[in-house]
Amino acid sequence: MTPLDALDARLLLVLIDEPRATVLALSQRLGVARNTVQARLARLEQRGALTSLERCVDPAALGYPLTAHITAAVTQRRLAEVADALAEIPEVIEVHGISGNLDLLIRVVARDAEDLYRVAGIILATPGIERTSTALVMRNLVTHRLRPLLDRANQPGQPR
Amino acid sequence: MTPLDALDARLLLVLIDEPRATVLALSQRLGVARNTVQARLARLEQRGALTSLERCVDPAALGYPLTAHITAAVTQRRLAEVADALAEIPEVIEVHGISGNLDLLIRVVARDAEDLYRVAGIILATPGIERTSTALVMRNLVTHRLRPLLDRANQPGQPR
DNA sequence: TGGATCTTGCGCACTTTGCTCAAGCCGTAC
DNA sequence: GTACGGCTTGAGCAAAGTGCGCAAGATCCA
Repeated sequence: MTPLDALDARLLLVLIDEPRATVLALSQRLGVARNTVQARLARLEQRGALTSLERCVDPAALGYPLTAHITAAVTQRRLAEVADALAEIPEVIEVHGISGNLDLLIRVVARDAEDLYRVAGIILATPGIERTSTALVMRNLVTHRLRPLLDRANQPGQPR
Repeated sequence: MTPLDALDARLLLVLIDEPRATVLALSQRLGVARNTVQARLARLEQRGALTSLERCVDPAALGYPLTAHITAAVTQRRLAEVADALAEIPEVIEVHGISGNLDLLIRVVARDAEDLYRVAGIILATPGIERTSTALVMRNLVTHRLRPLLDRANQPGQPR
């Protein structure tokens, strides 16, 4: 799979700025033909550069203003089982298997402190989960962003 | 701010399923008038339920297939300064201030192991950062999802 | 009973889309 | 040199969708 080129990166940047922009508007903004933008968009989509819109939904708007990261150790051989169990919990929005011995990083959201406590309890009670450690997100210092990387993909110089 | 109602949730669900769907198609899918969908969409956007498209871009497609979570302790009173410094690093895509004494959770992406090592080095060298601990994401057990919560927002019963 | 809010169906001008086609550009391989 | 594939471009056209306004119900609440 060919990596993104500069035009792809520019396209994404403009798209991020104006998500509602029409293909026509994008092409004018980028200074390329409409057909080109259409082809690029199709290619981006087909190669999966744009994942589900699900990521854009703000949990806070759904009534879940609290986010927490729970790290957990799981007993050997039960990883798949645990992963399935976690997937059943709606408040669990992301689970990563991380380096370290069978460790999980679980991201959860909650309605309030009490709700979080409840969810954490469910997770800890899950068979196969050993210990957990909960870290509540107090503040967003840098909100999820990829713009700097996209900007860099535009620049001709410094490949690193 | 009024929370999302069932129709909003259904709208989001359909939208997630077919991001490219036109307003007309959405209205038919939901069984409501086109004007209603248009109004709802405008309201959702205006209330910020849909955040930047930036979150949908897959770092892997940009050439950064590796993700890692770095937890760091910062020295007192230098939190703002550290946050600014981290924001300058393109590979840093998210920073959370978490509970625990001045702890940060930093999410970074990298081109490869060596690149990650470099980035981790930069972060550790940042003035104000005390200790760091890097956890490489080996596997995605549950990819970011909000569907279960949206589904629940549809259901009449069980408020919890 | 009255008002605020939301939904609905309708209409219309205008824009955008989806698709096709031929032509041009460019780097690579032969 | 020359042929090839891949990408871009401009043009065109029918069909579809958008943006917007408006008046007529629905609810809901006080």
